[in-house]
Amino acid sequence: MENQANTLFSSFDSEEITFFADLILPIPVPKLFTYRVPRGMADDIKIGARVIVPFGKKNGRVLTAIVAKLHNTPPATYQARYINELLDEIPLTTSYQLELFGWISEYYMCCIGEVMNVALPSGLKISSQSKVQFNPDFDYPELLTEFEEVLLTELKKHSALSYEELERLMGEGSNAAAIIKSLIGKKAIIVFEEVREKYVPKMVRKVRLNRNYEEREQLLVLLQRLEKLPKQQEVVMRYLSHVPLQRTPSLNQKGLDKTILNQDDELSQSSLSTLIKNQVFETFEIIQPRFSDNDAGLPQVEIKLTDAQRSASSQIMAQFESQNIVLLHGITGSGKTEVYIDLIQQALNSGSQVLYLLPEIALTTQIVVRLQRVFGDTMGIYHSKFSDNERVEVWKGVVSGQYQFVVGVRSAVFLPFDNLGLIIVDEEHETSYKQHDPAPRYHARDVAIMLAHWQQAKVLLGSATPALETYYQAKQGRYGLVELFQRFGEATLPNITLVNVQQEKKQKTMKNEFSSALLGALEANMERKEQSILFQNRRGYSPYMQCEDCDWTAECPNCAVSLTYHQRDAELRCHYCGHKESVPRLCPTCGSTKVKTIGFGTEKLEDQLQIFFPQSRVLRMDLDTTRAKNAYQQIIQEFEGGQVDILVGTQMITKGLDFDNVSLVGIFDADRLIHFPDFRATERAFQMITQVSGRAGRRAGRQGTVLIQTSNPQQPVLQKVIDNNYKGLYEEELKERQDFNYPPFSRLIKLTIRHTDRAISHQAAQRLAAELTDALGSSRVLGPEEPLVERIRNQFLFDILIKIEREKVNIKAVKTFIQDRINDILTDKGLRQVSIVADVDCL
DNA sequence: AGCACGCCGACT
DNA sequence: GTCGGCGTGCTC
Repeated sequence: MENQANTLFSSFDSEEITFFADLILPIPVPKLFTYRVPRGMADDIKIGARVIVPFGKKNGRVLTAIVAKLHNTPPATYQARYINELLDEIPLTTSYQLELFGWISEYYMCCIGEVMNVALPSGLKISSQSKVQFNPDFDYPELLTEFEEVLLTELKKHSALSYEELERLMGEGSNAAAIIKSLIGKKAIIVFEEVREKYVPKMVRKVRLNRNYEEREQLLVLLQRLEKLPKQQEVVMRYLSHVPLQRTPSLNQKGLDKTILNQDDELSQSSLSTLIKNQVFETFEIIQPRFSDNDAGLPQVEIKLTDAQRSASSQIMAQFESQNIVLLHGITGSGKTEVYIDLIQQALNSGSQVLYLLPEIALTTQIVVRLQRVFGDTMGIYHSKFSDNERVEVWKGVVSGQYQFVVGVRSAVFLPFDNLGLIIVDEEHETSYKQHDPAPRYHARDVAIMLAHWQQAKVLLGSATPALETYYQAKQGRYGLVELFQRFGEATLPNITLVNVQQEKKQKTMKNEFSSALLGALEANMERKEQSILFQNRRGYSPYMQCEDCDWTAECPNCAVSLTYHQRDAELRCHYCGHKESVPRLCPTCGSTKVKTIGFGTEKLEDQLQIFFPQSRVLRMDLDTTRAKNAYQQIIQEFEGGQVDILVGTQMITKGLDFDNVSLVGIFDADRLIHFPDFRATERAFQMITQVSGRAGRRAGRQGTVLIQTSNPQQPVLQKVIDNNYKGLYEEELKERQDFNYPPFSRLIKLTIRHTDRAISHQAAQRLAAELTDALGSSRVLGPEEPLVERIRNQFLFDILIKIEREKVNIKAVKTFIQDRINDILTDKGLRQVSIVADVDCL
């Protein structure tokens, strides 16, 4: 009997299939969540579409999720909830992206929801707002306070109100939130979540002539009728001057921006309204793409390659026959961009999509304008300085096919491409391709390589100073290698000279931070009306403030670092947590007046330049001067304009900037770059110094000059910079890396353990390190070790570094093992409040 | 992540 | 005696 019933029911079920969807939710929980698909949604729901789901105990909390899987297996241990709403008929994410999300979460040891969170522009995640409504079933079983009555009366006047609206209606300080709370308790009101898309298309109001007047005779009649109304006639004439519908009548349907017609005076505005009222004109609204205007006026330019560039381009194409990844090693100023453009055009002509990745700072108008001249509005731009609405438009433009080509930063690897033919990673060695703080801690170059792999696209990595790892792959034959060792046009590489600061100090020829050699060169350069760039990789005025009489140094109360003195704002600042305090006039411990600044940053250099060269114009470019939205652009444009003599900056001036008139580069404190306590310090120093030097003498004319101030000119890396000897540096570094089993011979995973109590942090780190050493061996596990800055925001840090060789090890299994050990610790009673972060392929 | 539930200090 | 602190556990 029972059996029969079951069969009956299951056959019944199979006809009315119940659908379930496994969803990616934007939360840091390492799994998918299963929801029921409402019957009416079953036909339309697709993998990759966004849905809205209720989540958590509190009824009303909703999240935007992505459909990862559709099936009909009910979950065994719980009752699945229903999906609320389907947002996309056409999925906004491709199957490639879902595969990519999965790969990233596995490889970089994070949750898939965290990947979704950084991948989707927040405009594609819906926002929900709590709204309050009068409960129609409420029949006053309880007494209400006076305030509650007032609020209820307000609510009855409206269908629903938000907390903010109620607050406003009730008056300032009315404590509406508390009243709402008590009314909820009395069941007098209902709270619900109103969900809406954040993305709002930009609408433009347009006008066009009524259809009747599109014909010539009718139009003449109209104009005649308006003879006596000159103002109205003028408006019509103005419209006709913008829309020549005599020649092309179809133009009328596109209409004209309303603002163009009533630009100047109020009279024409009222005339226009009259004309609209009399149905001569009609108004309508259209969606205006946010990018459409930007490039309208740019003339299309054809790119001509030099022989060297043409040869590089065809070598790359030839290598793509047998390699999926090619490294273009081209010296600074060799004109790699033209080679890229040539390859991009070829890829686009073959009908596939192209992605061009650049580090944030290099993605200025300089490069964008150049590309727009060639590709016009088929090119999308994906930049973190763009608004969310703009990013959603690029996203949708990629889905719709409007943008076959996108130039963008790190996060552009998450765009919904489905037919990539070519990915270019420019300035491939740039560390800003690695995301540091929120998970996923991904490297855009490596993600790009995976993305290309799935879509059978080719990858071109470009750099004047390739990452050691990349060059190694090329040397091993796993990547192709093409070299471009000739500067563009007549230009030659700059002449690099070392300036011995120790010696000048002895001879007393230093003026503050400036050697006489550098001052002389700056002066001569200004006389020639040529521009100079000065590089010091430290912002602020000085990194220390110290008392000469006692040992007191200004320190951050929350972090284990000294405070940096910022003269412009007359304050001491912590560069780790943002703590600020005023500058003490007297030493806080001994009361001495001899409180001095020690060391120098960009601000101090800027200051001293004004003293040495009062006539000169100096600009500073660092984090502090580029906070504002368009600050980069402004500084770069101003410097390009030529009214500025000297640009002082931190590493952000090293990245791909291209100025015609710069012939001198000065580098301060090269020693600090070289002696940074990190196994990559030499490589970094070489890259940084070579890159800044490359800003000099980029156009034919005079050879550029680079002066490097150092206390020890004997350091081998400096000689290699002078000789532009990348290969020498590579050989030497590689030996070191092999001896100590660092990348490219191993993969690194850094675990950072954090807690407000140093003892607990240390205990957790030690236990974790011990367990890992046990399983992996002591040669693979380093630490725990206190990092250089051992306390940040009052959290005590410990690092464990894991080195796993590249060959013959199941790295996936190792990661799983590490994650399991981390989870063990996080479930331990005494240690569970520690935070442990894994950084795979840490830099 | 957010949110609720739950057990211990300073307050009407 | 309560309001609220944040430790703990869960979310389909």
